[in-house]
Amino acid sequence: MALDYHSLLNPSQAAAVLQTEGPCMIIAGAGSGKTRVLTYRIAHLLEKGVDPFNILALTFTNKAAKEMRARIEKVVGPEAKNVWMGTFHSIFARILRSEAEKIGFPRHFTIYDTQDSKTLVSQIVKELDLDDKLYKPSMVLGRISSAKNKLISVQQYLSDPVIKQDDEAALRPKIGVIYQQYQSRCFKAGAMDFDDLLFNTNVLFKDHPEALNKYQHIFKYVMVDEYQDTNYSQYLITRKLAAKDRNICVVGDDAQSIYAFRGADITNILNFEKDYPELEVFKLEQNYRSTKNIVKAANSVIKNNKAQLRKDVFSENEEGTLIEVLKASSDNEEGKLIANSIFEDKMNLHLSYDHFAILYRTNAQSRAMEEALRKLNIKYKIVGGLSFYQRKEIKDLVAYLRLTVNPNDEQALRRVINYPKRGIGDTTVSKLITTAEETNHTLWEVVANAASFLGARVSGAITQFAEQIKSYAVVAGKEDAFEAAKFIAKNSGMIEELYADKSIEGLSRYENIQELLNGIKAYTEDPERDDKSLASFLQDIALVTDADTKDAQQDGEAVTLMTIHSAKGLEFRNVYIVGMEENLFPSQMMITSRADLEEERRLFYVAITRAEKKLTLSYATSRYQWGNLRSCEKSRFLDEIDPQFVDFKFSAGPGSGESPFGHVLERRSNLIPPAPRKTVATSYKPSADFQPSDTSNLATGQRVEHPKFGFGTVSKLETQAGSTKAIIQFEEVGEKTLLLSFAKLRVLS
DNA sequence: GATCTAGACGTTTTT
DNA sequence: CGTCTAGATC
Repeated sequence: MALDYHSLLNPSQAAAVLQTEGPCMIIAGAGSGKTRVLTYRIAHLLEKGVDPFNILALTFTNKAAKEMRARIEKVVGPEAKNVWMGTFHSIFARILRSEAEKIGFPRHFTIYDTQDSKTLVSQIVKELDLDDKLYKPSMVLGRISSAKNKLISVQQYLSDPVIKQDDEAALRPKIGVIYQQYQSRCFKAGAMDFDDLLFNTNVLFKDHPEALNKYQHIFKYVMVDEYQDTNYSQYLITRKLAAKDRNICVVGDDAQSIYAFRGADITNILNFEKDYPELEVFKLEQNYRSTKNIVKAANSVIKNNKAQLRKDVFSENEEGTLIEVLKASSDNEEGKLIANSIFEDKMNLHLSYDHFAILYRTNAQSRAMEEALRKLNIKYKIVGGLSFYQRKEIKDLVAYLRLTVNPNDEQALRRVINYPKRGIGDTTVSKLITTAEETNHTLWEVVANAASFLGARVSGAITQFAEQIKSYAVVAGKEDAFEAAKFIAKNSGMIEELYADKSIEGLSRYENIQELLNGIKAYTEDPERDDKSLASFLQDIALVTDADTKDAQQDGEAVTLMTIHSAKGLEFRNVYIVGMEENLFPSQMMITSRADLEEERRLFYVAITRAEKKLTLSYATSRYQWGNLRSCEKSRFLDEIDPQFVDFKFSAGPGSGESPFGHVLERRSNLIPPAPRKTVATSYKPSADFQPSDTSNLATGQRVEHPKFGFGTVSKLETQAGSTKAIIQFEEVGEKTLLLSFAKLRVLS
């Protein structure tokens, strides 16, 4: 059965799908069906007889990969399972796993998460006797990370005069030394951080041409989603992989590039055109997701960015309602307004809570929203934030598991060497570390042979600990992940320790351990999984984020709460963007440079274009920050939306909520164009506080006020071709027929 | 070596 | 406001 792409897709989509050979770039506007195109493109390749094992599709999140795989499976069947699909990190972690020995790593290398990396940095800072006020882990790590993303090795870092100068100017001349120490410690521990996964893939491909050749041969067709968010390291990997067959297809939207802070580089798109002059470019400009209003409003915002590719996104959908703007007096009131609005819309329009999403700039903003939603008994789910795997008890057990698989894992070892308590205190651990450094052994080697390094008094406990871990490795070698984890949880004493704690938090910790074990059980019971080992499980969870796991446990309909970053690629019927305030959105740290502000604006663009039918923006005039109240100003972004698409509404202000004078707030003169001069003479003068109302529910008989015609009564409403006309009898100028979508009317009754 | 408490510090965003 | 760390005390 051949698929008829021309009936399934619009002409530009179909063209992009059918162009399978050679390099191609798809510039896809928001909501233009790019996932659809990628899906059918892969389906088409399979249909043409390409082996699924020869297709590599790189996505930005595990979730996107999972979704795409499911969609392809629907079209082409189970063959889809064999397509290489995943994030850069997960795909290349898998490849590094099988090639690890070539670059000197153990096959079961550990993947350090951000927390591990930070801890390691602060340990190094301490050991080097540097000022920890000056060398803050997050700052140092950021510097190291951006170096790695640009493929700057330790040696290059140390010898580059410009970098040296930069660091010295910033009064942090030792960053290079920390970087060096950090890498050597990771290497000794058999560990890689997120950036290393990509960096080392590049090393592998550079130093082992036969390995590169092998993967060039496997990946005959390479596809990259969200190309605007790739960094140099990722760019180079894809370039190398595609060098042989040149069948590379990238999909992206420069207007949605929001990860520059992580090293993403828009110039990758420009580089792409240079690398492949024979390139075919397709533009997808029709938005199928949102109403005309929303698309036009989004365009009016992004227009303010200087750096962008020419693109004209349009919608053929209905006009839709105006964007609502709500003003609240505090973050808590903002929550109330949003919760009420959701409740009303759900009831009036018979919607499901699944249709709603609340988006914010920072995770900390979720709290006020949660409280308000709870008060109205509205179910919600939070994506992101503190992940399950970041909880202390989970990290503890995972550390045992990691240590079992890779005993050199220094961070895991330090985490559990004295948990539960076994009398190995800080001083002993410090002694172990210095011994390891001095004798040039790994920490584990010293621990495993404690008797030959330390006195009998402390070495007893340490040796016992080492024996314990060794026995776990034996179990893990024989049993599957679940049996091994269960054994370790019990034998380590963790279960006992947590069970003994009868406090509420203690109980929840105990339950979390149970949940983790259940998760491992589900993992091993998956019939499609062939590697059920502990090592394989650990590899999986290292790169799984909360956004991916939360999705699985969908129990009942709920409002979604998340950061705008995690909302990328998703869509909802009704979207609320909260916290539209200066210094929050745009963020305080992004308003100093033009490039940063433009990224922030793209982020706003992404947020707006998540909405299908209705978009609501809100801001508060005061907000709690670190426990005390701060006053806030509304965001400059609100003024950037073309006012013809916006409807400003106001809350009653700090009082209780229904003072009729609450509307007496500043008039936004820049938003309401001055009435044209040429008009009918009236004695009517619009009041200074005139604000147009939402007229979507206007009924006949209602009294209204018009800024030009004065007061009047609605005598008739006519709806045709999607637009509503109102015939209004004005007191001074008589009957007028007005189009509701343009008329600025205030409903009085 | 273990436990408690005061104080510092932090909020961008994520693989 | 909440979390994490350092230092004091037992």
